[in-house]
Amino acid sequence: MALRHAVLTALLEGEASGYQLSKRFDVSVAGFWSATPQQLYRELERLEEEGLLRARLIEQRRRPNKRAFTITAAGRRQLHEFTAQPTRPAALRDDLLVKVQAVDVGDRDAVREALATRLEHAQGKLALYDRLHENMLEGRTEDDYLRDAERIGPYLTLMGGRLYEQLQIDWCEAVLDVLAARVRSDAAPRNQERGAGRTRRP
Amino acid sequence: MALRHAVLTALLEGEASGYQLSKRFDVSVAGFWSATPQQLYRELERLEEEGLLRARLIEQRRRPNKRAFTITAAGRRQLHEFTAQPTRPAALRDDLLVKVQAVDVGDRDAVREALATRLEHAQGKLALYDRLHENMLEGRTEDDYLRDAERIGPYLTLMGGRLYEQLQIDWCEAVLDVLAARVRSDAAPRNQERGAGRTRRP
DNA sequence: TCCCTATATGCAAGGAGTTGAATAGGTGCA
DNA sequence: TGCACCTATTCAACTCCTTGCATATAGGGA
Repeated sequence: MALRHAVLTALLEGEASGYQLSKRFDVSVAGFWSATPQQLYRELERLEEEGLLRARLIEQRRRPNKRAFTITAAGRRQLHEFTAQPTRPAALRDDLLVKVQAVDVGDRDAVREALATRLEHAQGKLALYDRLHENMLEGRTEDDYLRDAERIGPYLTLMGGRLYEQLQIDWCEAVLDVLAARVRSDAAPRNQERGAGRTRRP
Repeated sequence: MALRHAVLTALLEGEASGYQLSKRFDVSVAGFWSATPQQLYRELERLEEEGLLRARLIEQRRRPNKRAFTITAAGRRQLHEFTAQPTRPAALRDDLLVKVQAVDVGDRDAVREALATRLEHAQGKLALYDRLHENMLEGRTEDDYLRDAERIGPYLTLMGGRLYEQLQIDWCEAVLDVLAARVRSDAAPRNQERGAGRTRRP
């Protein structure tokens, strides 16, 4: 797992400071990588030392000065080599699914609340990705964009991130329905044959 | 991020040795957590020392002896407490999406091959999850199962894992189509208005 | 004045995960 | 017989990640 490649890739979008890069990781990279600011700053230093990035100091008024990083030709070459190396499986670790797996012995109300929170969060991310989508297209059709754009990588990963958030929404809603139906059937055992009929399927 | 909770949860399915637990992590837990055998053995020892698991030695013929672990009441209590704690965001890190984000400067053929490999793998996982699904239902309808089963957590997470693999398939297919169309339009610039029409959307 | 937020960055300690390597008992096949 | 594979487990070194804390400049509000 190489944070360095995610950083190099994020810098393909253009020059950025450590702080700006951190913001990019909250947005365009969030769908497939995550890193703390501490990690990013350290990686930027390393990559600069290795000549894969170039730094320049920008003096600012009203804001602290900043150092902005640009990917070098050597950095691009390393990205090219990276794309030809064997690909690792995705690493996914999600507490929420552990909780759902354990829901039968856990605090069901708390799990439902966690699902509702995740649902809300996913809806926010989906809305953000839709805005990014529109910004990328700038009024063009997807077909036009994919045919004409110089770079399509960010568009393709945005679509992947979008699908992932939509999946989260669908699954959370379905699981909430199931758990609600179980609450009802637990509370009123005689009505077991009602309540399940309107449950969205996970 | 707590591997310990994933282990405790996996042991809700019943007693297991380290090796069997590792197999469970390849199957029923794979959709939302991953861990190496080394990690698992170490965690089992720790959890046993803390009284959250109980171990017994099983002597076998023709196979090495094994130690089998069972979750204790204290372990169940800890799971219950865990379900009531704040939930962390999912941690996802996926080299393939880094590669796709960098595809414009990378080795496009290698990226396509990586996508095809991931697609194949996702299809295999989906087939596995479908078999697990059928085994769980044992001929019952989903509604019957969700209403009557004592434990539904594993079913709900299996459905989440299934959705995730389906998403991977859809996205890989779409991206492969887009990249193939770009290859064609790169090789024959005059045919740009053909080729894009049959592209699956990411 | 203090707190909060934003931009901008850094240090340190500890834990979790990855990688490489290894051991043992057993079966099946060329 | 040696190799490959399966079951079953362990040690060690290193890297990456998480958490806690901190600094500086600036603006706004109670």
